[in-house]
Order: sequence, then C-alpha cells, then structure tokens
Amino acid sequence: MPAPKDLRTRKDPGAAADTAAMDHALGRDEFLCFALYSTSHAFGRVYKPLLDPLGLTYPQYLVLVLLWDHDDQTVGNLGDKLFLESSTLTPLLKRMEAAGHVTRRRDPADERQVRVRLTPAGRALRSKAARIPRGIAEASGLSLDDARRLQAEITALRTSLDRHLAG
Amino acid sequence: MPAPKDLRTRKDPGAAADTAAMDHALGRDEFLCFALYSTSHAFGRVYKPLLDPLGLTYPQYLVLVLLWDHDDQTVGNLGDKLFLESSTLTPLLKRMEAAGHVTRRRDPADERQVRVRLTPAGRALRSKAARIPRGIAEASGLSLDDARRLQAEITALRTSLDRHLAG
DNA sequence: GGCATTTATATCGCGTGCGATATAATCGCA
DNA sequence: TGCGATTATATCGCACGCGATATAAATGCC
Repeated sequence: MPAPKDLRTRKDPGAAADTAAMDHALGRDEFLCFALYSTSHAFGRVYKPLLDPLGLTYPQYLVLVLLWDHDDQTVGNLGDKLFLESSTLTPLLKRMEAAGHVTRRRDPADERQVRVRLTPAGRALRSKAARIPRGIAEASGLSLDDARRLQAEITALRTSLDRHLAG
Repeated sequence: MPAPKDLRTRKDPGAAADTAAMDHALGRDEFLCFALYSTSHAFGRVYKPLLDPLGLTYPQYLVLVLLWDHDDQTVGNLGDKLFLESSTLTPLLKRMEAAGHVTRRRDPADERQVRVRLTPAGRALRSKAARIPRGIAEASGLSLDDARRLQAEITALRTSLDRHLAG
C-alpha cells in the first residue's frame, strides 16, 4: 500500500499558512515579485465588494480618483500617472463613457489628443466612494507609518524597474 | 491667449518622476495598493524579455517553478500555492499542455482531481530558465536583505488581506 | 445502501493589460 | 513651404484573473 502523497488536503486550514510554498524554489527577488503579484490580486478582491455597488472596476476607480483631483485630462496624461498604455486605457475609457461617468472629446487645439472629463454622474460618485479608503485601511491592518514606509519602498522599486527597462 | 494648461508634455523626462501623482488623491493604504498594482505590472515587463525566449508567460513560469520543485501536483494544489482559481489555472494548464510542457491526467484514485506532470520538454526548460533569477535581481537593484525584508512585509500584508476576506 | 452534501475541476462572460500595428495630426527642419 | 519624423490615440489578438455556474466524483449520514 503506497504512502499518502500529501497529508494536507486542499482546504486544510493550514494551507493558507503554506506561505513559503514558493520560497525555496525562487530567487530572492523573484519571490519578492511573486509577493507583489499575489498581494496585488488580494487587494483586488478586497476592493471588489467596495467598488461593485458603484459599478466600477479598480482601474476605472483610479481614473476617477485622478479626475476628481484634476478634471479634463488627456488619455496620455492618465496613462503616465497610472502606468498604463493607450491600448488599455482607450477601451476602458470607452466603457466609462458608455456608463455615463466621463466624456471623451478631441482637443480642438491638438486633434491628436483626447480630453477626458467627468460627467455630473461621474462627479457624484465621489461621495459614494468616500467610504472606500477606510475599508481598505481596515483590511490592510497596517499602521499609517508602516503603510507609508511600505508604499515608499515599493514605489522606489518600481522606479528602479522602470529605469532598468528604459536603460 | 490662454495660459498653457499643463507645462509638461507627455514625454517630458520629468514625467516618470511624477511619482506622487496619485498621492494626495488616495488614502494612505490605497496609495500602497496602487504601488503594488503598478509595480507588479512593472515586474511583468521586466520578466517578459526573459520569458519570451522560453515561450512562457509569468504565471506559466510560476507553475513550472512549482513543478520543478515537486512534480505531479493537482490543479488545486497549484492554485493554493499561487493564489489562483481553477477558472484561471485550467485554461492556463491547457495551454501549457498544448505547448508540450506538462501533461494533465485524472487521478485514478480520485477522479475529481487532475494531476499535472512535467514532460521531458518541461523539465528541460529548467536549465534555460537558470538565468532568470539573476536578471530579476539586477533589475530590482535591491540588496538581498532589503529584498528579503520587503518580501516578508508584503507577504504579511497579503495574509492580513486574506484573513479580512475570509473573516 | 441510498441520497444529500461537499469537493475538484471545468466552462462562460467580462474586464483588464500589453505588444504590434495602424492612422491621423503636429512638428521640425532644410 | 513641404515632407519626413515624431506624437497621440485607436485597433487587434492574446493571455490572464475572477465570479458565477455547471458537472461529476467522493463523502457522510441515516
């Protein structure tokens, strides 16, 4: 009789603590990348119940955050701030336009550019989104200082990666 | 004559340093989430030229890393370790099967499960992938200690998010 | 033993993300 | 001024990633 191949079944409560499954198989920086990758998805799952009632996805929410701060931006401007390409933003903005959150209009002064503006409905979403920051903060369980420090380190890492890509 | 709305054009070299574009518009933990989101994509762009010659995507590479360490795993096992759903893994594994990297076979002892195994070609990719860890480490520009510490903090954050989602 | 429940995987639809490419407008410079 | 280079956006094809749902196998409980 063969010995059991794996004592843990899939939904064993200890499975989630199997945190280091990837550890010994990846280089240190690769494991860091995997941590970013999987945590980014976990954040998406936390955001979803907060954004669903507003009819928004996460990147759509980011676009609105930028427009709430500074209305009337070009596609390229939004892309630079969000690190997204026009091939991602154009369809996304069209969906937001179809949903009635923004308008898209060629800039008469430079017909290459498309200016994105909030509709009244898009502006009105701001108050409905006011509860989101608190929801995210609760889920993260980090102190303000820890969150600030982690954010700064990860942002610096992104800058390093971007420089490597450009150079 | 109207004043220019924005002194920076899109490709101004200072644009990348416009790091804090999202800062004052997002809560602290939300900005941390955005840092994770954008840095995760940046890592993907660093991985791409390393993985393209192997004909692999990033999640496909992660599957291979797991199988190189421990061959013959179920779909659920891989999903638990990668934090991915079967709705993501099943098509991905089918593509890897079509590419000749793995085989998928129902476990005779439990026909619900599908066991994923390396083919000789999949095993052979391991040596071709040997240069990847160094390439990632160079791009990150972090010391071993910094990478380790950052990874640990982000992994802890993911655990906190997962607990929040479960509870 | 039989039947409801649980578990493992698969399928579907949708929204990203991106590289490659296309198109149109503007710029630069001889 | 004119025309090649650059810039801004759009389009296309592909691969995720997930929630909802379906299906089939195993489990549990009487």
